[in-house]
Amino acid sequence: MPDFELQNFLPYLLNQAAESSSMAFRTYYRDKYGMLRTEWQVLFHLWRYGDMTARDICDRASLHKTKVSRAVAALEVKRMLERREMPADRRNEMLALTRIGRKASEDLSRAAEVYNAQLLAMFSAPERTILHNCLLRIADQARSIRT
Amino acid sequence: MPDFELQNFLPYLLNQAAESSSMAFRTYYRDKYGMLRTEWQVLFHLWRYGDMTARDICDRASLHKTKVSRAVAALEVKRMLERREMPADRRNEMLALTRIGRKASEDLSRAAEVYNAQLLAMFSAPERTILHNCLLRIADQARSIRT
DNA sequence: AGGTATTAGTTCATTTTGTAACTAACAACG
DNA sequence: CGTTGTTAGTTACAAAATGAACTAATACCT
Repeated sequence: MPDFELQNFLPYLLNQAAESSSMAFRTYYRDKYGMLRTEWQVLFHLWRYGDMTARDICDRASLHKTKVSRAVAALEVKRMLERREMPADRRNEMLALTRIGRKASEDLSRAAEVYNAQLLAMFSAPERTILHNCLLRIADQARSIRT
Repeated sequence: MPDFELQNFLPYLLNQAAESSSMAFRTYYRDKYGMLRTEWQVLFHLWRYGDMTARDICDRASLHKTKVSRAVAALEVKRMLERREMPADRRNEMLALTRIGRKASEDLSRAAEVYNAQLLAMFSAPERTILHNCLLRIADQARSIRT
């Protein structure tokens, strides 16, 4: 009846692109470190932005606290981070990378950067700019649209 | 150490955008019809492109056969589609929407179109073109990049 | 102080997904 | 025919994601 194609439905297209582009890198951190996506994200945050609490990570990465909680637990088992009690407020714990965690972070971040460069090589400079821009806008504005 | 930001990592950004943009519409088909994403995709395919087998849907939507199998079973329970045996080759069954399925498809597709228009309203015409283009390229080329 | 509300974080039950093994029907080739 | 291979689709089991209810510590308010 209408001319509405799935290919034109932005959420669908974004999901396809997201899945497709995540795959190769996911294989990397999964096979090499047995990590899940949230774990890699938490690790990266600590490495890139320094020690912080789980709460901080929730905010910065817009991840739900249960996700972060589980990722932290998993990374602790892998001896990649440790928790430090904060006497000032014993509810929150400062998270800090161990040497092992730092090494893994460095390796993964380097790999991510290389992989990212390969992806971006598909586009011209102006395309890259616009793409980046549009995605940022979608990421933080789409939430406010109602059906 | 480096200036590599998570915001610049394309897979991350794509995931954020995909999740953010999928949310509102997902709520719609979940709350109103108790559907999962794959179910809505299957439904849409049948509605938009006519009766076909599960196999056809797998190919067209690049979905794994188990996902489609489960979605078809769920849609059958909801009385939105029915299976028709093909005497020519009794391995495959033609899937066809019921009246209920057609009504739901129409409603969902209309909602999807409206929602899509709202999303796209964030961008200028040239931005839309480039965004669409880039996403399509990522969706079908990223797979071939190795880490 | 004492009751109520918040906040950080965890746990548990359920849903969803992914993977591999399975059945059933057909094809192809000697 | 009959054995081997292939295709459509399902099922069974493990891995992962989700959400609500929970604990513990602190803040707030009168």
